[in-house]
Amino acid sequence: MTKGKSVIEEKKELVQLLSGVQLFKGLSETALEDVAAAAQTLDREEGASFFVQGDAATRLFVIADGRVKVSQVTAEGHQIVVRYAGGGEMFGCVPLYGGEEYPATASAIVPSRALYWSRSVMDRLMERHPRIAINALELLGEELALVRSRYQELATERVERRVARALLRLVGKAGRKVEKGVMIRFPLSRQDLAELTGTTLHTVSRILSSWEQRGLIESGRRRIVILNPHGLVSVAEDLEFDDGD
Amino acid sequence: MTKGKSVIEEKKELVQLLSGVQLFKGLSETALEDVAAAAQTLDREEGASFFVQGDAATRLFVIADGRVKVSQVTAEGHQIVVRYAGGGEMFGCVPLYGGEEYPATASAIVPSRALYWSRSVMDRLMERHPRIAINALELLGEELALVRSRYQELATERVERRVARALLRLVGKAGRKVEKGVMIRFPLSRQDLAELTGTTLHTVSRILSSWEQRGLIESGRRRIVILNPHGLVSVAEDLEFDDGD
DNA sequence: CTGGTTCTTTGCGCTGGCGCAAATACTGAA
DNA sequence: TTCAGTATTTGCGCCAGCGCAAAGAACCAG
Repeated sequence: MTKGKSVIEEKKELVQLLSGVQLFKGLSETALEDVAAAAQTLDREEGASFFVQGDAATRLFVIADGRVKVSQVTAEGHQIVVRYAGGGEMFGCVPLYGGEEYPATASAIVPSRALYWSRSVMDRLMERHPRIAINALELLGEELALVRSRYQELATERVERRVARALLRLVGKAGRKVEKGVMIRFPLSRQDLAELTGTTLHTVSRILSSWEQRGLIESGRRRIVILNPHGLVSVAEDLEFDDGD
Repeated sequence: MTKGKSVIEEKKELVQLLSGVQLFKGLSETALEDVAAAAQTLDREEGASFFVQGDAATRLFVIADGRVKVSQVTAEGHQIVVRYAGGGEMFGCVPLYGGEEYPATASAIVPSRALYWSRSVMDRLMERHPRIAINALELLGEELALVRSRYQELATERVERRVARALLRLVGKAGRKVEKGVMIRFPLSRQDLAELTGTTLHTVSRILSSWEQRGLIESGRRRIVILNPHGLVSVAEDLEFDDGD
């Protein structure tokens, strides 16, 4: 791939990419080159996984391109989606702290490419560039705050609001403006949304149908377009229904 | 307090205490002394708080004595308990990563004493002893895993199992053996348990009553004794009910 | 175009657990 | 001991959302 480009050009591009990654923010050019030199890449087709729950946690990944779903299955076989991650985000961060195994499965939901560093390499990099460790701490902190707020939602809020919030979050991270509204840029089934919000696909389907009737969204097979974000926010915030504009 | 002891003896004791704290594990004697020298203490009566949700996040705490409840309230006023922490555990760890405000309230549920370090002091300590940063990363990772598993429970399991698990976790962290079984070493109301497991005090009360009838526990006002831990595990694991021994 | 696969929709019945409300039971202070 | 305040228990009605089931609809491969 990137046929015709010199190795040097490729490295430049990689550094460019890494400079936009949270985990490496604030690093000097040379530090980034150091990180880039140690990076390896892995491509996955839609549906294929970068690692599965229970694998030895040996690598830390950063998404170069595409989108990844991180999910867990319980002992009883229930599945839940931990998060969706897109370009520049890291996943499989277990090696950053002591974990032995990945507690979740990471799979590509569109053809994706990820950069990765083995645990030992990452340890060495963090040692050489402590800033990475500090960034990692910060990212983990943010993640913790996010999970806590999702927990709080799950504990105290009705399904409809949870779905609305999840959708709004996804729009924020992966929304693309189209003529009629904003669409989620990756295939997302009712089942996915249910696993993300702790409910069933039936309930999600009913909710989306009702929103569609109210003109809030338009949806098809694994495809959702938000027509009236304002209205969806009303649902998420539990204001009385109001067409907005 | 510790009247009659010399300053040196007090420092010794403090170092002793800190050596058992996860955040400072693996530090040399001199490093611990460094940490101890920078520590300050704060005492709180039952019910009083170390900080409240929304306060500027300026301090990192470690419990020297007593027990602390960390809880959040939602915009709608629902309360949830994030965790209970006991001796040697840290709380208010927001300053470790970039957070501006505490996202939760930490209050003493029994008379408690905490050590604390201001954010700037902690930054300096981490700089001088990088091991602290690594430990912090590890602890945050564990916390993240714990919250995720609680999230998973909430998303996929029935109330009774969640309550059973919460109780077993508390026993592990704060169980004291008494003649009839194991008791939770701090006052815990039905309401508390409900907020910890994402349900209502009514439901918790009904569940505890049924367990009491089955001889699994014995409980009173803010007091719970597990008579048959094995049986409680069966409930948590959803095995068919079985008296065990 | 066809047949198979995967997603989605919808009806229907049921129930776990919430919410309200009222009756007790504890506990600590005076 | 009594009283006030706080915790707990329990009955009752209700409904959000689950689970099942079956019928569409969209997509893909050949």
